[in-house]
Amino acid sequence: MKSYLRQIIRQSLTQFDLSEDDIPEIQIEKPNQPEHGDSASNIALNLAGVLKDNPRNIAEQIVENLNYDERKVAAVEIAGPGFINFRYAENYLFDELQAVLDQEQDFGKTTSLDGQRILLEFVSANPTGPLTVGHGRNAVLGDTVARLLEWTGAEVDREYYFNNAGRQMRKLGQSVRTRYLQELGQEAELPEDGYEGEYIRDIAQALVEEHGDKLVDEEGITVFKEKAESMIFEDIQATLQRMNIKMDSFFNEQEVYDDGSIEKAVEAFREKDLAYDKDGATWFRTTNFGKDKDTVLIKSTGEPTYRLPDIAYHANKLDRGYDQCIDVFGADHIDTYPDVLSGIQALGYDPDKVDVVVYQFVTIVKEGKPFKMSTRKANFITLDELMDEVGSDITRFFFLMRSPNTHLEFDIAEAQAEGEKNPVFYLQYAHARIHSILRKVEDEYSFENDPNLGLLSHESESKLIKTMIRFPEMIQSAAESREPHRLINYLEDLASDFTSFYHDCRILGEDEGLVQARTALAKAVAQVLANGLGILGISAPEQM
RNA sequence: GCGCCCGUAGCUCAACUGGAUAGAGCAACGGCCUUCUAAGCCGUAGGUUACAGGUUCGACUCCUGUCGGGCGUACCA
Repeated sequence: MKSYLRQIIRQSLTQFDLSEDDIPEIQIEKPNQPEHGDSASNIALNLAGVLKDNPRNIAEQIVENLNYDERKVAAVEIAGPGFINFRYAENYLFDELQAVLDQEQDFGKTTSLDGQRILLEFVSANPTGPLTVGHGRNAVLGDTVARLLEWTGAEVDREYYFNNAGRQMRKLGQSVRTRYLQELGQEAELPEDGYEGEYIRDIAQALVEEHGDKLVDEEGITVFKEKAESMIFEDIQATLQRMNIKMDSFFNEQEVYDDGSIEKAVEAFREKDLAYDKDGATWFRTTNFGKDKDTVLIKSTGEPTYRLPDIAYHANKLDRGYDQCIDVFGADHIDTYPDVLSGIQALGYDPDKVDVVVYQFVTIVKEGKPFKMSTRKANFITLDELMDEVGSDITRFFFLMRSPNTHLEFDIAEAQAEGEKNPVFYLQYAHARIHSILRKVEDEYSFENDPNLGLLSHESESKLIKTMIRFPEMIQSAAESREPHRLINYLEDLASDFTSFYHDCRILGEDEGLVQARTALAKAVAQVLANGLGILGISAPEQM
């Protein structure tokens, strides 16, 4: 509908003798007040400056020349300072309802990103320990944005980037070795800043089972590190799977060292005078890109900082032919992002092809108190523990229900509450309730002809249909803004409109024609709820 | 100090990216189950959108400043 209205307005605007550049974007919005119609455009207000005329006059001229299909639009009014308000025709609602019924599990899909290949990088936790709730927000956000983009036509690959070579991993290996020796009754102490988590002992135990005491004299840490890495990755993948997340690829940072792209990048920077040596280190002129300070690319020890492989990695992604690369990361990494953009730009890539989703931190609230966490110190709550407490559906929902850009308070008590306090159940309950009705209808009736949707004339019915058919637009906007919480807000509206309908209009026991029409409506709503919950990665039970 | 993000009902958060009278949930108060799931519905109350200016037809949204909170600000990742 939005695009239809845009199109007829654009048609009408040809009367004004405006150049393309003078025409502002034609915005179509859903007014807050129902008496302002079903859709409204502020185009006349936006044109007032360009045309040097008062907005109401402009609106009148636009409406005068507006050719619209009466099967779609019932009325056009000018209101307030110059808004153009549209009322939908009843037939339009019925046509759209029919479309929902026809398209079923595909209703809501759009083609705006058809043919686009997108690489979405997320989670990307190094294999030093189990995933924590912080990674959880990352994982769920990334996966859901991927699903949204898929619904708008894109082909999305999910990639996990990791580093198994750095200082952290050495500490991990040393920590495992210590625990291994302790398991065998030997004196050993954790290194400074070693990992204290219980899972380190599990890894050590596995090594004892596998090798007995044969590793006691092992001076190097490679065996310990490798065992740790493989066990931790197994664990991470199991956790992700529990949340309905499946990565398409894992990219080891080591690759960009091995294939020489790191050296190549540095050389390219040097050629463009964007890199120089100072104090034994190699620096990147980030000041050329508007930063206060230059940044070290290679330390005086000869080891690159993480920025350099990061840049090479992004170049690698674009080399693989993706139209767009999206990274999901926490607010604590925000500073490196501009450097990566500068880096790939310097290498001749289009920085517009790289986009980020930044999310703020998660605070777990347990028994009314915030819970502070650190992976190394092991006083964290793992994602698995969180799911043990509240399950995967609620975990996903809570991570998604707020805008990524605000701090998230995850109240375990609220999440555990059955029903009343818990918003997840509200959506699932509406879905289950519809299926309960559908089961009863199936038992009691058998319809021979198509439903007469024209019988749906109750106010609650129209409202419900109007909300329902906004679904594709919602997906579109949630995907474009990479903000899944919009979809959640929408689904709550839809569920709420359905329950109002449920209370106002009975289905069973009415005239057979009405039973059939309302059943069709209910079925369509269930379909949209199921589609929406599916995008969120949350189950839509038919019975509760 | 500097940079990024945030400040909206008692609490947790929305507000379609500048639109018309700022909305939900929880908490509080009142009402609704002999008919499709009361995990629900209806109603009442709750606001100077942190504060002060500015931009314009119009500001929670943009700009400047102040206050408060978070995260960065390493030759750590």
